[in-house]
Amino acid sequence: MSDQTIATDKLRIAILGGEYLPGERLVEAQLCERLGVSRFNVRAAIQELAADGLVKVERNKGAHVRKVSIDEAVEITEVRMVLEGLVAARAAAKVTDAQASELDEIGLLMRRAVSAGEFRRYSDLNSRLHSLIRGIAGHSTADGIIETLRGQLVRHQFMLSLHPGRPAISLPQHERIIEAIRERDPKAAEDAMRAHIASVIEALRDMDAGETR
Amino acid sequence: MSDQTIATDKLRIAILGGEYLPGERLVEAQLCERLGVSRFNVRAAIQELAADGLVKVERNKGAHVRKVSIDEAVEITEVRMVLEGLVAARAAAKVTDAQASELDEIGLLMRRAVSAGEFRRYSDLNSRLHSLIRGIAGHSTADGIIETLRGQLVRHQFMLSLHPGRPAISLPQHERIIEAIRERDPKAAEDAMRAHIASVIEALRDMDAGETR
DNA sequence: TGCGCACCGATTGTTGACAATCCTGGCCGC
DNA sequence: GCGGCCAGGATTGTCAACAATCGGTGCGCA
Repeated sequence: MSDQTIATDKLRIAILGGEYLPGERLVEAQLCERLGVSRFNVRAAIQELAADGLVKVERNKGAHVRKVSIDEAVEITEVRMVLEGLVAARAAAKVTDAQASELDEIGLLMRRAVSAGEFRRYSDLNSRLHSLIRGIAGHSTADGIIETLRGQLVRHQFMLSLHPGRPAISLPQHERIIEAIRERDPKAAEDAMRAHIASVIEALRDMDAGETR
Repeated sequence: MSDQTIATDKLRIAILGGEYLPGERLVEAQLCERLGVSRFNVRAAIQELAADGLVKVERNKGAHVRKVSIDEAVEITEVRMVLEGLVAARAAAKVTDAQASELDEIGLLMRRAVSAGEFRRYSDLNSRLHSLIRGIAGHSTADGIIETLRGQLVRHQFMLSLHPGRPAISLPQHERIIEAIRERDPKAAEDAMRAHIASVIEALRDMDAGETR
């Protein structure tokens, strides 16, 4: 594995992990030490993450961790809404029996996690569910874009997942998605997924209103 | 304007213009001459276009013009379908009176172009219409992705636009989109846009069946 | 005191040379 | 004759030094 890959992965993880805050400047020389690679590789890593929308580079001014406003977060989530809707519809059209029971399994675990009040676990299951649906759909174009967008939202998503009361709202939505896919009803699956993510958007907006008050 | 920007733009135009065919290898040294810039800038340009999905780089093997299969073209267009649907809905929610008449104007010109058999002109108007709708919506996230995807499809889109009989099919679809936006009906606008692009997907598939026969 | 300007350290941009890797074509042994 | 193997050239990957640019700081002048 090349230094470049190492540097890119390390830097991506550091940013996603919150070790660099949004807006924070990324000085190449510092990153060389931090990542243990040459400046050449640091620059390559920055370029790659810029393509992913995680950092923003300004000519002659270096790179910053990209700061996504609430408005942008909403836009990004809107895009995710329609894309995951597409993916859900396609998953409903292609799902196998084995995959269907896998979905059910996750649904069951989610119910348990909510009633046990295990937020963190529920959040993990949430990721697993969405990821499994994307796997079933096998839509690599949509998949790639969704993954990129998810990266840009980690911070907001994270705050949202800790919001008390969210699981109670999203659990039935998830159940409806699972049901629609299991019944191989693409339209219902798309609608359910969009309704779910629309409610995420609402929560994002509310959260913002709460913070800026 | 920096050499890097110049190189990227020139190379992008050359690829989109078909001067480099899909699958063709891009040798850095050759591009230096062709573009009149240093290898450093050539590499930067290649990186940027790789992020746009126009070229694909393989480590130690250089860059090729990305070849998009019919299946990928369909996937990409599916994504465009839901994204442009989102954008159309938002445009319907935000359109001003002035913009509404601009839409109407394009609709009129389209009808004229079709009845006069001016395919090329119709194709241009098509771009203008979609572009205007995106402008009205002002959804920069969706906009950027759509633009990127369009780039990956130029070849297929181009072949499609020359397909005889396409304008007759797509004109009423465009009219319905315009009408829905003018009536400020987001859902109708989204549906109309999706129906339109769904028909493009069908045409793509047919075209493929025709070619590979 | 307040404003503008020139300098300087810090940081990024660029270059040319060199190292690593891959692909081709010809040679050797079987 | 054929398969594998080993140069050698072509191409890409990497580096360290150098150039250009930015931002701040302190000086001079009104």
